[in-house]
Amino acid sequence: MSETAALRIGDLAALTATTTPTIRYYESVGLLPPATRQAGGQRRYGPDDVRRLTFIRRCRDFGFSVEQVRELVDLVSDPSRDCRDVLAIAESHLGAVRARLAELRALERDIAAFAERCNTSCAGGPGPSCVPLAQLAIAVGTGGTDRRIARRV
Amino acid sequence: MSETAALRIGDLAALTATTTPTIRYYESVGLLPPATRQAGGQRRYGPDDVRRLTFIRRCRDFGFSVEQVRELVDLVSDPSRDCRDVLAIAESHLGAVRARLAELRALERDIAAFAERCNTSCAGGPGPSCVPLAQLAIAVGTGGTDRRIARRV
DNA sequence: GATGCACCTTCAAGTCACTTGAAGTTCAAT
DNA sequence: ATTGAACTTCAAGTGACTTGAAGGTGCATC
Repeated sequence: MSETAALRIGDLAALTATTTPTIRYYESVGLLPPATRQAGGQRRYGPDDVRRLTFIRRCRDFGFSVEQVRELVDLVSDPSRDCRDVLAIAESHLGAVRARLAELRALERDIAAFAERCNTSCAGGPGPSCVPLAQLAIAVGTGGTDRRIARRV
Repeated sequence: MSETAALRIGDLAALTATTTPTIRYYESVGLLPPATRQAGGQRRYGPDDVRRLTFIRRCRDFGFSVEQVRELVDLVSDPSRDCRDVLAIAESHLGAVRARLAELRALERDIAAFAERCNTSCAGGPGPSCVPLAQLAIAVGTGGTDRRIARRV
């Protein structure tokens, strides 16, 4: 698409701080268009590709899922669509980030308290006599109203 | 193991805010011991199982990986092991949580700024004319020193 | 005692966003 | 011409489950 299509996949990866498997993966799931190929079949890239992948990576850095990024990419290249859609996606995302932030802060508080108790009440005893650890298993009762699993901390 | 082994898997799931597939999954990966079975082959559980699963879930809530939880479970049931190991795991984990927290705060800041720009500079235009969106693709240059992908916000 | 139905069983495959590995091909430089 | 890095494809692995198919069990009611 561009006049200079001189970059190898490794160059593109270096320029955009991705890896070559990731680039191929993005192409395979349609986030990147099929690359132009050289005679021997190797992918070659130009400035347009750098821009597009940079955009994608930045969106991923923003925490958008690949699916959301696909939507954003479609949005930004379709003249008939409204920019307010972008704002809507961003704002819904901001809400998710803030919710996650609150969870993570609670997690930090809890685990710091745990470590503190662990430090003061049972430094050095055998495992089963660890009081804070044993306490983790108490106080079931409620039936678990506030599910909050912190995945991939 | 316990005198009363009257709970069905669904009851255990409700008591510990898990799901039945998750319980079977935990059993399959060795986090839970093989359940005692009734005549027809259905799993039956007692208070010990409630305690153990509660412990496991709480650890997961704390953000420990299943592998770490396995270590913790081993730790808490092995009299010969030292409680300080628990503390070490917890503290290394606390570090990870705090690092993640910093990332997430940066993400919140960035995305809020993005939404704000989006709001002020291009409310309502077509997608490709969205200036903030276009700006995401600029300023590559550096080669990406600070990789930070926010997975699963 | 039959019926209904919620709940259970196993196993396989799907999810997400890649990463890792194997086995072979191509490019650029010497 | 030869080396060796970088490329190619495809398949499988990761974590922590979730979802689906196809069928069996437990218990209360009629």
